[in-house]
Amino acid sequence: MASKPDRSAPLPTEPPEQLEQHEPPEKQMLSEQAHARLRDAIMRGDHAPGEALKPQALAREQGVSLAVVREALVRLVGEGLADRLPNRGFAVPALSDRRWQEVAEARRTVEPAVLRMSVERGDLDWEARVRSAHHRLARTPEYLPQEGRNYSDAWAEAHRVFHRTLLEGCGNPVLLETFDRLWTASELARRWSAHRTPERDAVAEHRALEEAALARDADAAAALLTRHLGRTAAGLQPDPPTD
Amino acid sequence: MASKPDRSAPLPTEPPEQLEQHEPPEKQMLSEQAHARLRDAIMRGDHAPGEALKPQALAREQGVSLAVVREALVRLVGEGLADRLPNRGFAVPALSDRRWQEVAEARRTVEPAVLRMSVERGDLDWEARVRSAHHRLARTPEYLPQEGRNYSDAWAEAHRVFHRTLLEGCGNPVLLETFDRLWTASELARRWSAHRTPERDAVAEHRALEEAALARDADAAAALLTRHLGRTAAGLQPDPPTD
DNA sequence: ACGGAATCGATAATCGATTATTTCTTCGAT
DNA sequence: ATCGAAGAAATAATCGATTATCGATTCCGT
Repeated sequence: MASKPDRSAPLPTEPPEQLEQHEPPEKQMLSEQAHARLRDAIMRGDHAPGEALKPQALAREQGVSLAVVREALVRLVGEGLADRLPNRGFAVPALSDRRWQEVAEARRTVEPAVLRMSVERGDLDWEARVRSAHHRLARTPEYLPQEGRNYSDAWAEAHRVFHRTLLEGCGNPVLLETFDRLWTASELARRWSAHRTPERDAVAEHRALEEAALARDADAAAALLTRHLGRTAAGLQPDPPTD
Repeated sequence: MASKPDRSAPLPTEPPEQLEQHEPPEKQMLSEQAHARLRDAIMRGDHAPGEALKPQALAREQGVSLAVVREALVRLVGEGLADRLPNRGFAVPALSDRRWQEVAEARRTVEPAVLRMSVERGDLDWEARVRSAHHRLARTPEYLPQEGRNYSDAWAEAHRVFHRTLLEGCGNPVLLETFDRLWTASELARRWSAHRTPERDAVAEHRALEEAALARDADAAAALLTRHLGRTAAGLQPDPPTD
């Protein structure tokens, strides 16, 4: 066969990145790339909830074989980013408002406790990273001027990094993994939920969180985070006792 | 093919078994069965930590193709029951004592908070299930007479069900999923850790947990669970500053 | 016409084989 | 004899094709 496995890259919209001389980080497996791309597409909302994720179509789009896409989909299912219906394939999870509430509650249950640990244990390097992450978050525009309808990808990422960095002082990878999982579920649910943002001052809340954390006030930080998460979820609750 | 799906005698090769409603257990996909079998094998300790899980060997053993075993392995990786080394295959996770501590700490961080919610919210059905689970746990022999070296499978399962049932009153599937994940990691780590059980009265601790939960004493239950989990982890701590 | 069985097309699941990478072995130069 | 490079064997990753299953459509008996 051709010694160059160069398949015509179907990505003409990729010029913003500098071309590297050689690609040591490109040693990734195809299934890894496919997984990352599918993950981003789902998180970005490219596919509607409940929409079928057909291996054949995806394989053709990405220029890879069925096995590769299938492995990516299996992984996505494990991460909660896809549903699997036995003998009926994969689909974008159709998340109910109920589910969104459950994820939000789980975050309120877990994250304040982890933040408390983090504030008590974090070292100087952690402090520096908290400052860095907050600075980046504060300086990133929340909404993209042209898009407007949703958060910008850059802000969403800065937001995630800030919240994660706050917790990273705990030094426990298992807890951070739990956070990652909950955050992913939360972001996916939020993207499709009919939530009206209740005119909140997220900027001030984040700044207060940063200050409490760096002041080593674990109780205050945990309380602030609890309220922060509560307000996020409150934007959805129309009729609590409807069940 | 030739089989007529009429109601008279669809399956002449079926021995005179008792009439089952239908056979949904056999409708499983091969990858599902392979996943379950591999999972059990790893949790049972059939493979040593760090041992390579070779798709070819496993496929031959189970009489299925590579794709099936591969899918099972990918899923296991997502559940933390296998490690993946890029281009070097899969392996049983080699868990350090450090990791075991991290999992134990994560449980101490998460589970008491969930138990508190559960005690506050659990309904009558939950109460009944707690009693049932505790009864089963209390009446199941912890060690198998002939085996002796480890917990019996029946006790391990009853133990898991008891702890899970305690938390199920919270009514939040996301939190229960988190528990499941932590429990699995905990059990796997415990199986291979050089832990000496520090002569504890687990039976009494479980009974106290049951009583506090059914008495709706959330604070007491959470405190008991924290100590319960702390004692489990304490059996390992020989040298904290060994790093 | 209506209800249900048989058929057809689409797609999920599985398989056998090919390609690429790593690891082990061996050979050669210092 | 040792270190290192070339080659061989093993196995991971990927592919193309086959089989099984689901859903919709068509066809037939009442």
